[in-house]
Amino acid sequence: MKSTKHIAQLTLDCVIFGFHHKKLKLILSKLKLAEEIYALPGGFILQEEDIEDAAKRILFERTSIQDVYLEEFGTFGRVNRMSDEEFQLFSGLAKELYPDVEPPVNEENKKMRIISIGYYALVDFEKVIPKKIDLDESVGWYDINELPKLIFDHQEMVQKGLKVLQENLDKKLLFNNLLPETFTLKDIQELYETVYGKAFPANNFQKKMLDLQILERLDKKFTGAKSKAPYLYRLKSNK
Amino acid sequence: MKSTKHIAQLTLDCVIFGFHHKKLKLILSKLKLAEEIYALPGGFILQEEDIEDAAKRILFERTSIQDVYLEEFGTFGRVNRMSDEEFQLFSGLAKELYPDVEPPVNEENKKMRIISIGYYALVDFEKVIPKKIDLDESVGWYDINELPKLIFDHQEMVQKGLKVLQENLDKKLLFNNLLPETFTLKDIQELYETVYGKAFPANNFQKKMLDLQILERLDKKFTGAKSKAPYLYRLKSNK
DNA sequence: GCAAAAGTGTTAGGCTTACACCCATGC
DNA sequence: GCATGGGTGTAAGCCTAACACTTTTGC
Repeated sequence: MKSTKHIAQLTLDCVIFGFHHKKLKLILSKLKLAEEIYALPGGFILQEEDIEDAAKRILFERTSIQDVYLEEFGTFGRVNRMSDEEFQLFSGLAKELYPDVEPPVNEENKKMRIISIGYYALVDFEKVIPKKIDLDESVGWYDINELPKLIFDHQEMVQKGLKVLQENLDKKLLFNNLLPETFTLKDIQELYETVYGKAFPANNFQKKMLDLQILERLDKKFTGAKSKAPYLYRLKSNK
Repeated sequence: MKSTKHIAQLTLDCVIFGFHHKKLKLILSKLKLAEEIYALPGGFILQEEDIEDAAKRILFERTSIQDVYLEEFGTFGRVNRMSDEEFQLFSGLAKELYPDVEPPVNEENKKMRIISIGYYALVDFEKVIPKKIDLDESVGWYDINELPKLIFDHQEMVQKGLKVLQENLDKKLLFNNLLPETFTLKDIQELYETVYGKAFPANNFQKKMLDLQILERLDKKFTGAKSKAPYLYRLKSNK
């Protein structure tokens, strides 16, 4: 077989999470297609790059940022994850972008078989301005609870990604990845309440966070609100 | 691209766990190669089969059993997961078994790039007699703490599989998958002690298990030991 | 001073851990 | 009866949950 630039039947899609105004957001690309259909930022993997590097590259293409929390959450490889219609729509676009890639087409149903590896990324919403690539008509942030129509099984991927985020946010203490450099305890609390979909009593939540000994107290944050100013915190560096 | 029977650059490897005599075991295949080298049961994925079905098939090939607990634990796709030497050794064997598969070979280092999806399976050690396929010189159970030399990054896959098992055994209550139909509380305890590598006080462990309300008490197990006979249990069916 | 929100302190309850004890079994 | 391991009961301690209260801020 001749050596191709990309791996023919393997793609990688990123669920890029951001947190803004008490809402969980993710980056979607509106594809350059006749129909209005959206997709997770993704792409084929290069023959010469590690999977993890492919995730970093794909993330960088759409966000221009690096050094981000990234984690794999599963592979998605159902034979019928791509409908006939979607194949028709998508294959033209894929050929344009990846002329070297010619995934085998099933003789019976004329469908491509592509397996996708799912990664999720946690980014600081404020720092990221979604960026278009050739594939995209537009790219932007979307509320996870108000997603437009997604291609293939990307809806499933979002659900699985969210599930894994829920499992890991507290266990691995990932909150700082979704917040700015400095934040209040209330910010963390609201992030938790959004991700877990329930309220946390403020006093106990604060105690729990402070008892972890991973936060460094900084100056107070004066917002002009007619109430006590909360302290700002950042993650202790010696970790 | 012509349609091939298997996906060219994607394999699936299974870490098949069994529990026997207080030891955690897994099935390895001794490959038909000049060098003595072992591998996880695995293989290429068919174009026409779902990933999950591929895992079931590969598991069935080596164990002749079905309806087994199976779960994905990650993808393994470093560019250099296959050494030059391993490529030389393995490619002949692969060509024989999978004549349709011709993974692209890198022009510089002449290496194949293959990504593997890792699944782990939990089986009843007593019910499984490992079975050879063409690829194997032999297949058998090996103590996870005394593994022979494994090919590629299979050692890493075993470690990751074990890590995920440790995370899930208690959380998802998977113990029954590694034990016979009926078992004593002591059996569960010993399984936990093996997987987690530490002792659990018997009385508290029993209480915890019984409080879960998922076990059905059966008759006592008379072994001839000169001590009180323990009760046998099985998982409640209404679950 | 007052309302709003931040932050602290104290107590209650539940779950896990530790210790003590009783029970069945075979010799 | 006695040693052995199974099984049960009870108390201590820790972590979380719930409630009360104080502090700071802008008007």
